[in-house]
Amino acid sequence: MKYKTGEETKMKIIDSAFQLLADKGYDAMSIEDIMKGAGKTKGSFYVHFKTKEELLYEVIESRLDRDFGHIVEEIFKELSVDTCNVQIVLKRLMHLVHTGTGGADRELWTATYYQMVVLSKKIPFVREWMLKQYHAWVDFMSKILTRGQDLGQIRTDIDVRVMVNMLISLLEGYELRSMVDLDVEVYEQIKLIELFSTNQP
Amino acid sequence: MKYKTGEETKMKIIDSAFQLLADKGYDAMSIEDIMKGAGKTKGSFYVHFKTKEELLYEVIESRLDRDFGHIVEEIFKELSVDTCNVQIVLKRLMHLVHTGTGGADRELWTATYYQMVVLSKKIPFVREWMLKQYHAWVDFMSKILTRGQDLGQIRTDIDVRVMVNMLISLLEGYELRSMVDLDVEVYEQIKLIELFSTNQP
Amino acid sequence: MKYKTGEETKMKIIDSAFQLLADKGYDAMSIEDIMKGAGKTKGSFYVHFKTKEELLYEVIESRLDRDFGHIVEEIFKELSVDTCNVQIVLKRLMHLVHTGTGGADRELWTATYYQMVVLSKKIPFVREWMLKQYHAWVDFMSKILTRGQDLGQIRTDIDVRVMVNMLISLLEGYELRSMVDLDVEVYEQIKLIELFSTNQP
Amino acid sequence: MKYKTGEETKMKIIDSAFQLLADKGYDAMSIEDIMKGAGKTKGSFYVHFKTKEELLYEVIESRLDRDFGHIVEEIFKELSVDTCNVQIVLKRLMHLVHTGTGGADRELWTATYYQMVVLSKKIPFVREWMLKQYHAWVDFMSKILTRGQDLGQIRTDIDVRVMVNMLISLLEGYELRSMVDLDVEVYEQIKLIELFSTNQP
DNA sequence: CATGAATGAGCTTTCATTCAT
DNA sequence: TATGAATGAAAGCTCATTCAT
Repeated sequence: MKYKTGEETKMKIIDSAFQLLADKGYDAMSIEDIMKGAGKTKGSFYVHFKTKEELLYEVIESRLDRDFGHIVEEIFKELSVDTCNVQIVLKRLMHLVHTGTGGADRELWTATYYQMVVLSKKIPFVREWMLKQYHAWVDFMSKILTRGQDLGQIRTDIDVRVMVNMLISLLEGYELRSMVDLDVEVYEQIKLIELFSTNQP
Repeated sequence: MKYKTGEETKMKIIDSAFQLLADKGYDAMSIEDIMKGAGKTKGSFYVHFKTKEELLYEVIESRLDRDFGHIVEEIFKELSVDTCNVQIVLKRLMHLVHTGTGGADRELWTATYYQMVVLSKKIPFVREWMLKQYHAWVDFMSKILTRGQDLGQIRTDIDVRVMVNMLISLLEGYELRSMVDLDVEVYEQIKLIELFSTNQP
Repeated sequence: MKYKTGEETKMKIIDSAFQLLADKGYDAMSIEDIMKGAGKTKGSFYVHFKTKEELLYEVIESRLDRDFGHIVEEIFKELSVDTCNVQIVLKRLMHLVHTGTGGADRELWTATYYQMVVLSKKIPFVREWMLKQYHAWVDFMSKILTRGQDLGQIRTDIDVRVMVNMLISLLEGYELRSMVDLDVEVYEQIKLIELFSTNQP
Repeated sequence: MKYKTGEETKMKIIDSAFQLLADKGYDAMSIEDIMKGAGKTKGSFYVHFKTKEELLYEVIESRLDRDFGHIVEEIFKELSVDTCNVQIVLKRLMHLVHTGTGGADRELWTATYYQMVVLSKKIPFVREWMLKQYHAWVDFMSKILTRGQDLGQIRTDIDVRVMVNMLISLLEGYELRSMVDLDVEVYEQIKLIELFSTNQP
């Protein structure tokens, strides 16, 4: 079939762009590359997107946002149980981040993420999205830690905001490093969770 | 003056490139941009460098390597004193990283650093430099923490390697975040140092 | 009309390149020149060819190879007639070479040919094409002379291979010289054919 | 010694240029290449020559002209002997052309020669030199053949001018071919000399 | 005489984007 | 919707030439 529904092709383009964004970066991926990956030709790109930047915007919206949403949802479900162990929930969260939700493309996700950090200097809406994202993470993890304190499982002598920032930075720091150094052991971070817990081993 | 010594112009080019690398990234900075920043014309770039990549190499060598060397030197001096307080030394280290040595261009340094992470996927020698750099940091900090354990100031119930990795990742995570979110409070990380110390407040 | 079929434009580019190759040589003809000759802008060159070398390849394929094919075909037709006079066939062959088939662009053909000799030192496939071409000529002319011997019209006391090489070299030598000296009388070569014949005048 | 006499350096430059001209052609050889071959740096080229074309001019004058002069001189000496055998003199001439005088750089000579044919379309004085050279060859060989006719050793039923042109073209044709096809047997040409002789074997 | 820094024009090539079909 | 020819700007790089030292 030569003529597909717009949505179907659009999705293929976004998939292809996501892949290439991670692999080569925004500047280095050409429209032609993207469309080759989508099984269509260069010209028809502009049927679906006005510009290359608009595509980036939609990649962010439909791929990156979605993944975060899934994680939040899943974790909150676990957290709502009365007998939950916050330490275990946090470990599970880390696991989710490191493996991705669908599981398929975690490596892509990480690479893309750092491409975005770099892009945030050049493209304003990327920066805005990143900020929004950070704040969402801070909110999200604050809720988890506060719930932990309420349950008496998390220390109260350190400010929640500080603990949250530390956890997020540690998470990102390990991710960043794993991009370069494949031998790094990301699960070491669990130690920090333990240090924040009241019942230390 | 139209004619300067090679070394002088070369330095100007490296300065200009360092600035632009941080601002726009490797792909987005053009030779013409760089030379405009250096006050010379495009053609004369190739009097000093064979290719754009060679320039990148020299930027890394002369700018990034040097800064790390300075920090190491300074910290080791403090550490060799018999009555040194490792917790304070570590805090001072963090301060140095966050402000830079010359102090002038810390912000550039951080931005450049993340450009390099992204570049490491594309340019092999960048990846190699990053790895070398990571290992140098791990070695360096391991020595500090081990000295701290010897002096009875650092916990011995957590593996030194794990503590080191956590500290480095935290450092990088905060740096990364500060690129996007200027409000982030990098000195919060000190808390982790305290958690690693024996005499907790 | 701004938009033509690919094949049409491609042919125009090849024509223009063929002309310029003869006039200025491979290095001296720029893509911009070529496209100006084809009535298009520089950028669209790469819609039709991947590189400048690929264009050269196609010029050779579509222009030079074809002309030789035409000559061979025509001569063999004449040769198959039982009452053919090989001496006359050879003279006709020389005429064809010197005037070209289409007749239009013999001068271009010769000039291009010598450009190719020079290029053969730099571009491997050109050298390979030249060698192939030489061998094809030797084969072709060997057949003619052998037929002449069979018909008792060509001397048998000189090796066919030697006669062939002499004829080809003479042909090329005259062509070469006519590039510089327009007064040279190429038809003098007929004398050699007579010297190879049994019925000398 | 950093400072040499002008002539010495000039000669080195001409030598280097001659080599490169044969190897890569006029356009493809850069001033920097030439001067590297001469053991000096780019800038000092212009102490000795006003432009690249002037260098070409001097290469022609001092290298190509000279070699021809040597051959003429040597052959005339042999020819002046009363008992000379013109057929043998001609064979010796061919040998000289194919091996060069100094013997060292015949291959360079041939390659350069064809570079010149190509250049003659672009640079007027090259064309003029080539024409002058052709005429000198025609004159030179006419004298040889006429002497042969006087001695009763060369046929008189073919016009001297025609025989001369054929010999020269054959010579050039074989040279040209030997540039591409190293297996070609240049001494086959001797056959033509025999065909021009009265005492055929 | 020699050096090498500097220049500017020109090269091949890439690419986001437009548009007739 | 899809195609691919066309565009023009910009990229990295080369090179003949100039000139202060």
